[in-house]
Amino acid sequence: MSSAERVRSAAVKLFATKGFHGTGIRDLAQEAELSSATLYHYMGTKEDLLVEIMTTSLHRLIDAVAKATAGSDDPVVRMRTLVALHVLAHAAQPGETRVVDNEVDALSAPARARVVALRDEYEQFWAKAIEDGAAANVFHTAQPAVTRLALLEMCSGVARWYSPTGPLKLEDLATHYAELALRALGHPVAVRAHDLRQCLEVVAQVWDLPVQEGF
Amino acid sequence: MSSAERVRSAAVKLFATKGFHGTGIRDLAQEAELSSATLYHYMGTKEDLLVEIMTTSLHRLIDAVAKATAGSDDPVVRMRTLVALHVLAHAAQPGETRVVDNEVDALSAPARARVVALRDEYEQFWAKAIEDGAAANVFHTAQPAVTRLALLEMCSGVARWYSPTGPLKLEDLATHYAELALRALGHPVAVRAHDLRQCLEVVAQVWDLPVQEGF
Amino acid sequence: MSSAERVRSAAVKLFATKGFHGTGIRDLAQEAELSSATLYHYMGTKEDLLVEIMTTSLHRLIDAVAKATAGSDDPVVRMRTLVALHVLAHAAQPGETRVVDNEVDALSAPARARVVALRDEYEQFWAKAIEDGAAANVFHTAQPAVTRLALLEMCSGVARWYSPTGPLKLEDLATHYAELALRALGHPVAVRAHDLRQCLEVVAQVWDLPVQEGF
Amino acid sequence: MSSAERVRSAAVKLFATKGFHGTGIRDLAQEAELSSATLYHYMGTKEDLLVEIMTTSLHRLIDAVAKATAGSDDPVVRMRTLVALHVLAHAAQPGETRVVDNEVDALSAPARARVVALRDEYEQFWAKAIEDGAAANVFHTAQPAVTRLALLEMCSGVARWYSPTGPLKLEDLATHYAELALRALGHPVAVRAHDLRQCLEVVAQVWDLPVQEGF
DNA sequence: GATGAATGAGTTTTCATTCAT
DNA sequence: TATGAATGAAAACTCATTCAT
Repeated sequence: MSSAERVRSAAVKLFATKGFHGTGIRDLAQEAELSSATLYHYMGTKEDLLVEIMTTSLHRLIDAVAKATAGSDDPVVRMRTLVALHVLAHAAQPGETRVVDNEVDALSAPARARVVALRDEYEQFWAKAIEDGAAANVFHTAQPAVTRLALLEMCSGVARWYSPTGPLKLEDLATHYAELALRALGHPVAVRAHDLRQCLEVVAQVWDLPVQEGF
Repeated sequence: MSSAERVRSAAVKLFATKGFHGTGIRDLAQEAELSSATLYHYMGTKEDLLVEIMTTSLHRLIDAVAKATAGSDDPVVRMRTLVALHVLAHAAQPGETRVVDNEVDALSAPARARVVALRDEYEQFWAKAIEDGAAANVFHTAQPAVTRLALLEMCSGVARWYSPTGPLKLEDLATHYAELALRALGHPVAVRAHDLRQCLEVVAQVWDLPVQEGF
Repeated sequence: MSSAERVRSAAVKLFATKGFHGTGIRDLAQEAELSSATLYHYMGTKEDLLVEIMTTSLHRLIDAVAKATAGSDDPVVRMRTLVALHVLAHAAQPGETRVVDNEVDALSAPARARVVALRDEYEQFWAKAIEDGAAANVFHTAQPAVTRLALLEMCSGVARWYSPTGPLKLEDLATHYAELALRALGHPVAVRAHDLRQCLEVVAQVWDLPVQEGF
Repeated sequence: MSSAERVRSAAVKLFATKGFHGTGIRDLAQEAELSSATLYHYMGTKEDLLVEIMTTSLHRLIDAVAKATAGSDDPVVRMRTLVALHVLAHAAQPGETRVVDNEVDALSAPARARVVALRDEYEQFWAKAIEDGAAANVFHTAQPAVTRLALLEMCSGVARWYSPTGPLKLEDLATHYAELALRALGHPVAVRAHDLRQCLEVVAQVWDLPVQEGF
């Protein structure tokens, strides 16, 4: 792993576990096994590093859902895909996703605006799927916006506790959450692991992970 | 409001919005309209303040669910109650609850152990209700533990966005989430605001809020 | 013990063991079992308290040696008496004497000048006795001033380690030191406890201690 | 002089004159002509600095007496050497030695234990010499332990007042104290400067001082 | 690329002291 | 006599960052 990569992954790890404000430059240097002065060869300011992590993570999420939902008109299929991708991303990349989800407040106003715009762009995929499903009478929810937020939070939580070394396989995790979401949307159908195969592939591709069950 | 109260509410507000590490003693002093030295009349260390906020908040949650579920054997009713109380608490006290949910990592090891123990005690009410419902065949979930975590995260998210001045009334919010949760548990029944009246009362009592629709 | 006395004895104890700068107002308050605000009823500033302790201690020493050596022309007797008194005072009042010996540097310039003047006044008794003994050819020392300092330091050290509950009785301690001093001055004569009886009485009187072997 | 050396010598000077608690970080920075932040490049905490000063000083004393007394069986010669070395060290390095002698109470418990152990190791040389002399009937003292403490204090006092620019030469100082000590031990023999030549050399070597009369 | 040295501004916390009650 | 409340100044120490090498 190059020094640049070490810096980035140290930042992801520490920002995720200790928070942006809880992580010092010296912590980063120690984790990356570099001097703190050397850090500045690979990053701008500490905030630049945070922004970079957040934007690449969000861009990847957006890429992934764009790819995986392209060409699908069925809101149920799209919803299933969105949930699966979100959960897989949070389970496979808990560091980056926790940073995105928890450290928005640490950003300065202009950087925050850019990040929030990306997050909104991403959430639009969810909003659209829910709306379409409601219009098609396959989803039943009195408060589509509230439901969207509820489901997003539900899925994001995975990054807080999922362990790839635990008994639960990634595909079963994704399957389970997809089912929870569809049930909550009033469309209680069984989801099979097979339905989510494409999602695993997209995640592997976008995040450059080895294609295997547990990444 | 006394100085001691001002310190506490300043801490809740700032820890919730800027995070523990993102909040300086000077920020607290300014928000509480006291000198930073005076702050130390009313608190021990900054961490003591955080611990106090977390433990009282968790004790209240535990009190509330203990009160509201006492004497109810029906897992569906208990689950409905747990969800409603959780959502109401997070909507009515977004500051305290966000601090509890997000700042556990900021605690030193011994304090964290105590807080986590309280949180586990609280989550046991959820675990029990889900187990009982599954045993009684009214809930259907292949992964009860995962489902519990998913639902808890879903409900906690409310503290991030709910606004009491928005169009959504507290009782409708609680109703909606209760329905989402019961659906996700495979028990899709309608929930009426009337069913949750007691929850509103318990919340008002435990958090010492004015008894009215929007607190 | 009155509050005023508690303040003073707390200060003596803490200044002696932790030093003036190492002792905080709150430490004093705790030791005296008073609030820190109440302390200020009984003292001026912290430095005033230190000055008071030092000056009363030095005045007592001066009183004691003036009393005990009055009317004695024999330099050997006077020296024996000075050593015994110094050692007894340091053994019986280790707190006050350690403060006098160690905290002079903590005083502001004007206060230091006053304290040093008192100390010099006291040391004059020693200087005079040594000079007289040298003139009378009973003491033999090439460097009277150096010898005076050496003997003073030797005797002051008692306050650092003597314990009244240990095996060594006060009168034996004084006897031993008197002999060491006379030997060092080239006048090696035996000193008997009986010779120092008056010293014990003077010390008991000046420091208001119960007249008994161990005070 | 390097920055690191400037920090150390500033600390020795200020800890010796104002005490550990009486010396602030800003005082050290000013004396060392560095910013207070830069200080922390060269030291750990303020206490680490104190510990380092004390331990190196004690190690040097131990080295010096080990070297100078090696191969000497005569208790009188050893005692003479111990006194001379102690006095020379305190006269030539009054800063370090005063810190060792006066600031032990400023240490935290674990650091204090280590320092006291070193001091005890050093004092064993004195204890042994006195015991051996008493056994050989060349020293006469009823209380060997008390005598040891008395002589140590007597010699340490030199650091409080000796000035290398004054009229008293180092070798005369050492000679005088050696004589005082031997007299106090009941072995009143003349000591000649020539007897202590080796001591001056050892001190010059161990403390890395220029070999000349006044260092 | 990499780093030791350096620092101004910042951190949390404690200081001695005052004062209204 | 006694104290809780209050504070400006200072304490020790860390911060993110720069720069000469």
